[in-house]
Amino acid sequence: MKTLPGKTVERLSQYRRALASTLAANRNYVFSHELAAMLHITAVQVRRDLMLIGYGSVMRKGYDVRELISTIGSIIDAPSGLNVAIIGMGNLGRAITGYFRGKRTNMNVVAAFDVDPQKVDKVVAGVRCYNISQMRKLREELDIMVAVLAVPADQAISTASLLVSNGIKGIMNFTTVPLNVPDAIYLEEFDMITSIEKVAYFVKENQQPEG
Amino acid sequence: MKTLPGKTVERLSQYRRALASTLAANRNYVFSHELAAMLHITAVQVRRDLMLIGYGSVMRKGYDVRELISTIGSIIDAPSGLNVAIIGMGNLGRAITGYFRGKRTNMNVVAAFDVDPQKVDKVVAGVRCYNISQMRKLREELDIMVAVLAVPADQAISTASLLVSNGIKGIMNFTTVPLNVPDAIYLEEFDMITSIEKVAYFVKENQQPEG
DNA sequence: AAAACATTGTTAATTTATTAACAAACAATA
DNA sequence: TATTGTTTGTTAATAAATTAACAATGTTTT
Repeated sequence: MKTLPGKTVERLSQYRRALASTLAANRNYVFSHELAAMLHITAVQVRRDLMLIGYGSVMRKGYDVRELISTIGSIIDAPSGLNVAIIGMGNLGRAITGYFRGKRTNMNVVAAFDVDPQKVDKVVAGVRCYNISQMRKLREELDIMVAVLAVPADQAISTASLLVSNGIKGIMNFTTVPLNVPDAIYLEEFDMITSIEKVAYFVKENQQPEG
Repeated sequence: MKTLPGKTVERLSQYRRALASTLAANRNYVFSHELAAMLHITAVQVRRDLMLIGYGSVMRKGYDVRELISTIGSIIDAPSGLNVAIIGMGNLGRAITGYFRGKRTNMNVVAAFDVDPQKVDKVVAGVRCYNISQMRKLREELDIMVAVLAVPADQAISTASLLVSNGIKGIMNFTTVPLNVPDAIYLEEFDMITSIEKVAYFVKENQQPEG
């Protein structure tokens, strides 16, 4: 299958979670407009996304929830699960680690890393924290593919290059520092300050309409 | 001025921060390609964004850093600053609060809220935590416009409607629950699990090229 | 069983975002 | 002072994402 648009991948992840709650509510079928309502998007968008993954509904009375969950899994999940490490066990690192707990995903948080001896060897939400100096060894041993970067801004760049040189394949960057990585490494960035400033801007614009 | 595209607003926020560090490095002018390099985007993108905010460089030897910082401010900032509250003082709430410390932004985190008596009245990174029951009173008193929602998933919807009914104008939603708010309220959502799953997907795709 | 309705899958149209192309405005150099 | 080189601002082209339109398929109602 051709690689999907990023936006579609994001929505597939969200469809799957919405479908899980649908199932928990004892519904076995959903219509595109119901799924759309749960995510507050349009039904066309849903149908288009499902078209892209080639999912054909068997009946005309909605999608089979279980089947769709598993189809989405077969598209977006790595066949044998995918191991993730959290880099930086400050508040953000711990928050992210906690998010995974209980969530049914194909990803496993197998390790956390920090430089602070106070944090090393502690276990948070079932995840053990190692000294960052053990990265190389553990990256390989635990087959860690993706790193979630949650270190202080001034350590972002050096830590990122450590990740790269140790064979990480994808980085989710939560620092406010834009990173530069080789093309072969997939990089996704999220900047909290920027996104809150964006909210502030549009609030301001709404307040002074046509101002 | 016409309302800017969301993507442009995001970049303006990042230009400003990059410019601040440029200034700290004693550079008074920057070229579009330099600014672009800092954010790892193209120079055309930079020039286009600046065109949209109507910023004309005085000289042909780059943009005046100070002037550009203040121009960006005049566009994206609210004239008299904008007050923000963090809702939910768990790990994520504390992380976000910490992010603001020291950052030069036009936004002030003026309060945090939680239901946990253990957290109420504590001060984190200079921000005091109040009981959520005081929302109505403090929302008004402190003129809080934007809320950053960082509560557990099962409290997301009820807390959001509390925010709405108390007069909040913008919400940055960090829970994994899609929210439904009136049109007049600006809503931005960020789902950590989804974005990490996205990284995982593209890593997988890169691993098995044309697979 | 015919008519009316609901839902899907897909193509086409539209909108939004990015990238390319290039004339104009200097500055530096010969 | 002419020539060469840089950088900008903007228009045009391309690409990506969303939305609209609608035929096809089946279900429900009369």
